Amino acid sequence: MTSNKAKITDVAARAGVSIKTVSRVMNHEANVRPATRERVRQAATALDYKPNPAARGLAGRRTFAIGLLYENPHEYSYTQRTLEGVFASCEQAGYTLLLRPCKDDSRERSRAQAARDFVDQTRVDGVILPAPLSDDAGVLAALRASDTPTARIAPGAPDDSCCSVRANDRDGARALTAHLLALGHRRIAFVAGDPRHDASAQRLAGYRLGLQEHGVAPDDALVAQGMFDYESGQRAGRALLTLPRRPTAIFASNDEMAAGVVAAAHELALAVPAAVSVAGFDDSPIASRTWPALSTARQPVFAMAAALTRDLIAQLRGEMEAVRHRVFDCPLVLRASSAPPAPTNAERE
Amino acid sequence: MTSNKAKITDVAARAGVSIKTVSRVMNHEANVRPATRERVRQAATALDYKPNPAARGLAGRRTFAIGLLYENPHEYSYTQRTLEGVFASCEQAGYTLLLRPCKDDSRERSRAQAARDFVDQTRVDGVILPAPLSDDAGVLAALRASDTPTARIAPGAPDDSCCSVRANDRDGARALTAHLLALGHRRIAFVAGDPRHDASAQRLAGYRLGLQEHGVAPDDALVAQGMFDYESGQRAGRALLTLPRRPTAIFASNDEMAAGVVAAAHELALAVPAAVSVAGFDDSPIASRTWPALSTARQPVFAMAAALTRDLIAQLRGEMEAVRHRVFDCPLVLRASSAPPAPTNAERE
DNA sequence: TAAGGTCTTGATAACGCTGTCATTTGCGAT
DNA sequence: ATCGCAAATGACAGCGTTATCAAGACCTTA
Repeated sequence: MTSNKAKITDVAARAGVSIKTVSRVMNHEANVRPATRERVRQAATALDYKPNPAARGLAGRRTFAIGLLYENPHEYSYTQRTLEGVFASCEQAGYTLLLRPCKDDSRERSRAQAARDFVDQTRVDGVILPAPLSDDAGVLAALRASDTPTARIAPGAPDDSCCSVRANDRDGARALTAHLLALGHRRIAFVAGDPRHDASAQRLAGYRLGLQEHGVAPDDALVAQGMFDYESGQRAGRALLTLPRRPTAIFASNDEMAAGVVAAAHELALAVPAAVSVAGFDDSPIASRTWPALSTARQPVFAMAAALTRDLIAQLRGEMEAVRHRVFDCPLVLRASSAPPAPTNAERE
Repeated sequence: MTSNKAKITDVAARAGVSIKTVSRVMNHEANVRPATRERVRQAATALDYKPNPAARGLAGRRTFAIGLLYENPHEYSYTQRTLEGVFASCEQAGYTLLLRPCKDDSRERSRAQAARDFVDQTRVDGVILPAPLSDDAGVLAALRASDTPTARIAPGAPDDSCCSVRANDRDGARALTAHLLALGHRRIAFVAGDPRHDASAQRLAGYRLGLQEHGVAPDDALVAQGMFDYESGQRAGRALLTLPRRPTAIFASNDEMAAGVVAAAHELALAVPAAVSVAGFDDSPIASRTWPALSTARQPVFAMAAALTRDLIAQLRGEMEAVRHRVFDCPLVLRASSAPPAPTNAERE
């Protein structure tokens, strides 16, 4: 479905004016009669006309682009690391990187619309979608409609329309659960993440699998719902730590929430890890900035993003025969937040 | 100094071939005799030829650009917030945003070279430089050499060549110091930031001014050097908290370092704020994720970035008569990490 | 009513590159 | 030498817009 993009001549024909007049209207130049301006506007809208930025840049000697240079900052978030990985591969292949926030905003613009606008405006050769956009049907449809090759990070259902990359969330979560079990924990709570991310389900599955493999019966009272953010982790932590039979360990399915759990423990004057062990997932910057620092599973974000971008570019170049789905392991990173449980009174006697 | 960009015809003439052959070489196409290829390469290098991306895009129907769509993440770093502010203004004005990491890397490429490559490759209309790039003489010179309008965030010495924006770091630091003094602290330590950032000097000056205004003699033993990152804050915290006469409060000049100070206090089993108060600066995400949460001064990063970008675009449009230098205030955000000092033994008796 | 503006509009030439297709060159086989 | 074929190269027409400059339309004013 190659979109038959309207061009300036089409608009001019429809409005019954010369292309120069269309150009004037599109560029908000003065000295166009209001009636003419309006006629052109309507024609442009009717044809869904978007000026071609390359032609504009060539003829007008400007790009309508602003550059933002930045230096490696001290803070290093997930998005940032993704960006660095994508950029590294782009640079190597001589590609430029365009970034675009894509959210439902207050106005009536959906994510799908934002995606459509982006490709129309920039005519990028390809697009990379991190989760949860990688599972947003509207966005995917918009990109498919414009014939834009796409690559997905952590999609729920990889298919043969796009390359993808993901972490082995299930095995990482299973290993982390096994670690807590090996320390001697038996009542291990879990804080689930944003259900829009497929990783949430995978990590929960890994947790359950880990328990099962060690013959520990799962207890749904020990599974709390979070949203991958600090506040939801803190709330879940408060709830779990005030349970009648308190868990001796809490595995939050990302570091951000785990930090919230640690804060909740502090609030309740429960020492970590003496009174309760805490584990996270991702090895994001916050994992080493809480006190105590978090045991977690490292998601190799940079490498994942870089590999996916290489695949996308290979596809753009026609060098890729079939789409590729990569899976990366998440090795454990053990820090101070996990330790053997305190002996119970019964055991002590 | 408008750079007389070489074009494909120049390279073709110098190499004694047709432009098509130059095109083939530049695009790594097959079927070019090695000798010819080499001749073209040398001509291109000699003339510092960089293909015009707009022309390429127009003729070849591709942009050599990759888009990265992302959704508002939970983590929200300084760079991220800057980006959002810049993007908001770009979007409103119909500009596209190009992002580029700019660091000295292992290879022989300086930041200045990276900046030069960026404008050559993308031909952006303007560039925004956050600190410390905004004070990098090499980068500034490279941008000036290519006649690229530039706008600077938090520059040390704003001049009439660029618009700029900065926070009132001095007054923010002074107010935060006054807050600690008002709580009753007298031995207030300070952790300075990366000397490459002008903000570091400003915040230190504000701290000194605050002390002075309250008649407290400054003590250089209470000023530690940090680099704006967590580890340096932690080191400074350890050093300051093991001083013979321990400070009752530590003002770290950004939140990242303040979080390190909190960790150091935890290590030394000193309760915050009971045994020692801690304050940061910026109101970055980590400020509300430490335990206890940090008292700090809020730097309105989004608004600053958005305003600066508006100014830059106005300048690009020729709507700005003179460059503009904006200054934003940093209101205090008081949280749990600061409290009155514990009474000394002397006072208690 | 005509002269002299000013405001609108259009014809056409760039802009710098790639795609198409024809032509030339090189080289092994005859 | 000559032929034939593949490899190498070039001529030239776009690509979709903006810039230039001239021409036409429309007012004012005397």
